[in-house]
Amino acid sequence: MADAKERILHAALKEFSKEGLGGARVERIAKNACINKAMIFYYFSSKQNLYREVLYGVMSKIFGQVSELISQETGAEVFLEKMTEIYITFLAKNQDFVRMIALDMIRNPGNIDRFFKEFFEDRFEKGPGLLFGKVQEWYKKGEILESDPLQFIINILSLNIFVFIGKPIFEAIFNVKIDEIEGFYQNRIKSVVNILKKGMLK
Amino acid sequence: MADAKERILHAALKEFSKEGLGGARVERIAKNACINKAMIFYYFSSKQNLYREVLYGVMSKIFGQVSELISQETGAEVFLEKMTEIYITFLAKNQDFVRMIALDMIRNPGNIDRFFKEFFEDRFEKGPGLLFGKVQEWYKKGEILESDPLQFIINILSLNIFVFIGKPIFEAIFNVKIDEIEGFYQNRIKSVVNILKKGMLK
Amino acid sequence: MADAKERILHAALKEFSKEGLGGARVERIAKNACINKAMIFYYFSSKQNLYREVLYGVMSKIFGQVSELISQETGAEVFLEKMTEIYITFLAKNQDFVRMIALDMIRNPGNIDRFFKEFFEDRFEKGPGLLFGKVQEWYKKGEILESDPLQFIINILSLNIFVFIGKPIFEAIFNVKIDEIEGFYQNRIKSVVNILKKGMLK
Amino acid sequence: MADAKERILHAALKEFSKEGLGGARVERIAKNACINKAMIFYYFSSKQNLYREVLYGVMSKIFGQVSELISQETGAEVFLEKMTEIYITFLAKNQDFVRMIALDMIRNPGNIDRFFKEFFEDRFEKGPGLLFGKVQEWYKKGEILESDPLQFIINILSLNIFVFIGKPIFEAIFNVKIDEIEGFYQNRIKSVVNILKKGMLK
DNA sequence: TATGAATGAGAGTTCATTCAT
DNA sequence: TATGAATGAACTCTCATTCAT
Repeated sequence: MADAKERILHAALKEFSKEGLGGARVERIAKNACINKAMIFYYFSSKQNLYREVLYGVMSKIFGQVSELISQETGAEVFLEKMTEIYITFLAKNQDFVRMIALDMIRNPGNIDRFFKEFFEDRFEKGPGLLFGKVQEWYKKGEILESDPLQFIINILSLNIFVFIGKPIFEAIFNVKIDEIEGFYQNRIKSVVNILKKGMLK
Repeated sequence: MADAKERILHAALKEFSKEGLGGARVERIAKNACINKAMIFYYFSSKQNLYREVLYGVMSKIFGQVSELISQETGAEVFLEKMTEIYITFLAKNQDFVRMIALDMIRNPGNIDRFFKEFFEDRFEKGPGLLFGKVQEWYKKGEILESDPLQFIINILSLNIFVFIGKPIFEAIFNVKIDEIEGFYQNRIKSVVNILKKGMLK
Repeated sequence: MADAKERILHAALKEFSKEGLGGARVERIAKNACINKAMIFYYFSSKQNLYREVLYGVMSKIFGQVSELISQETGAEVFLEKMTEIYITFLAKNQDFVRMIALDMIRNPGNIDRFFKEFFEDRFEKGPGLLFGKVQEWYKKGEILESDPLQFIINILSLNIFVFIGKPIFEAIFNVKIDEIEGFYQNRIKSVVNILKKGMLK
Repeated sequence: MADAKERILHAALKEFSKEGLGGARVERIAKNACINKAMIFYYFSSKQNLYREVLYGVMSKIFGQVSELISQETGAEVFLEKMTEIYITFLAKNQDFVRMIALDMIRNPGNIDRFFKEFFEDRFEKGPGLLFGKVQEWYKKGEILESDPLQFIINILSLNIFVFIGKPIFEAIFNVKIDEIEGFYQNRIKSVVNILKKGMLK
């Protein structure tokens, strides 16, 4: 069994990613972490702060992924392929991450921005800035059709992420359990790569 | 000024779509509706129930839109165009709806299914079922590339909906305020229609 | 259908005699009286006051009975017989009265005294005082064994009244429904008269 | 000073036996128990439940008394003597018990029955059943006059219990404070034993 | 580190009462 | 008289947080 702090963080992620900050209960987190409630305050001093630590951990892991990818020198096609493959695979295994961030975006839209500023600090051009530049370059080179980098990125992220949030809708419409469909996420990757390439590359 | 019940529903949507059921405060709803807190219980008997009524109202409006569209006899191309146009326009004006449902899907994934069963009752084949059939038909006729109706629908909905949820991410990356960008949603519609047609039609 | 005020009093007795002043709900009284809640305040100005009116009505009816009996010139034996007959018959038909007063005695032991003072005013010697005197007289004449008028009265009232309060105990012990036992209260009268005469007369 | 849980139970008995469930105030109980209001919920989870625990405690103590007495092999005479002595002495010291049960019988007549079923479980014949049998036996043996065990028991309990409920009436009639009368309950025992023996034994 | 008990600030809910019509 | 809507105070209950050990 992992050490106490680790167990708390794990239980907290489960709780926050389902209930949000307001709906989460310290008591429940403690119980699921098999620990006395007071220990949570001993380690993290407040619920707020525990939330922050969980959130930042999740964001670091999620945005760290892209960060790395962006820094590689690749063409648009390879980027789309890799991006989709990496993301969907990663998020499928960490669906709590998506929910945690989705909830936080709704409750506190400014958090992401704040996180970006802290996370990339003065090396903004190594993250978002770099991406922005690349997309423009690809367009100039004639690799991609979409002239607007903003729409370009929205398209990619939408196709990569929304499936994890909208699952209940799809499951209701098609009367299936998505995570029980054999090879679903492999198919998802194919479908997304396909539409992205056909739809956005020249 | 609208009557009290209406004002409550309006304020409640604002509150729930930002805070979720657990985080919402009855007091705040009352204040924003300019009524006495007790009136909320007079009309809706509990916070839970108020939530339910708001949620079902929102779902009816959102899913009612498609419901109508699906029942029209159109080819795949027109469907993609209309669907995108209608949805993005509608959701841009009712962004609280998206947030409300997104929050609810995370907290209570079973709700959507329950709603569908109540909403479409025994006329399931006029809603989801009909859609499912149409997609298959389009594929058989060779109108579309994507053979899997599930992926087909996920692609459409992702591109239509996620922009409203992921806004903070895009705003952080590009350092813009999306709702202040002149003609943004018109561009979004164009971009989505474009990628959908190029990426999924034959 | 009786007029509104009457209906309210009737419904209030039912409510108060089951729930007491604190537990009674104005709303419920109104509903059972088939009347708008506000009318109760129109007629009785407050819940407290309605309670008072009901209580005093009940007490007048109950204590009025004895009052009359006492003023008759009878020996001890006839007194015991009449008293028991009158009381048990009357209370069996008005069991709410007993409950109402029992609840009130527990909640507010001083009420009875206050009522007595108002009810008998300066003619105390026509009520309690008279009774007291008679018992002493009977004892002097050698009609009764019990020398203490207090115990004498407690015995009588206990045997006449408690059956209506303790019903649930008896029903649980004997697994019966007392009010459904054919001729129960007639038997009760016989049993009480018997024990009183054998036990307290010379 | 007793521990918190004990103090709560004690204060709760005081409160409930005066106000009933509906009229009782958690705040008052807390204050009288010298603890924080929240502790009541910490230990008992709800006012309802606290009430239940108090009630069942009281019932156990009250009915436990008889339970023991009944199981002893005695004739009718000794039974009447012991019963009266034990009960009046016990109840005089625990007048809250009587009030608590009296209030509950009025509010919720079914509780006693439920309690009996739980308390005596499958050993019903060791409690009520046993008593019933004994009374019948005494009658057959010619020890008692009253042929109906139901009336027999009602007579005993009425004379033993009602004095504690009807106190305000007696105090009003005789203008005394019963608990301040020197030796009152000893006299009461004598009076009751006397009337029971003369009135019901052969 | 770890725990059970304790606290205080509110949260949702109820309810007697009043108001406008 | 009669009604539905409105109000404010009070009530039960919850929860993050702290304390004593």
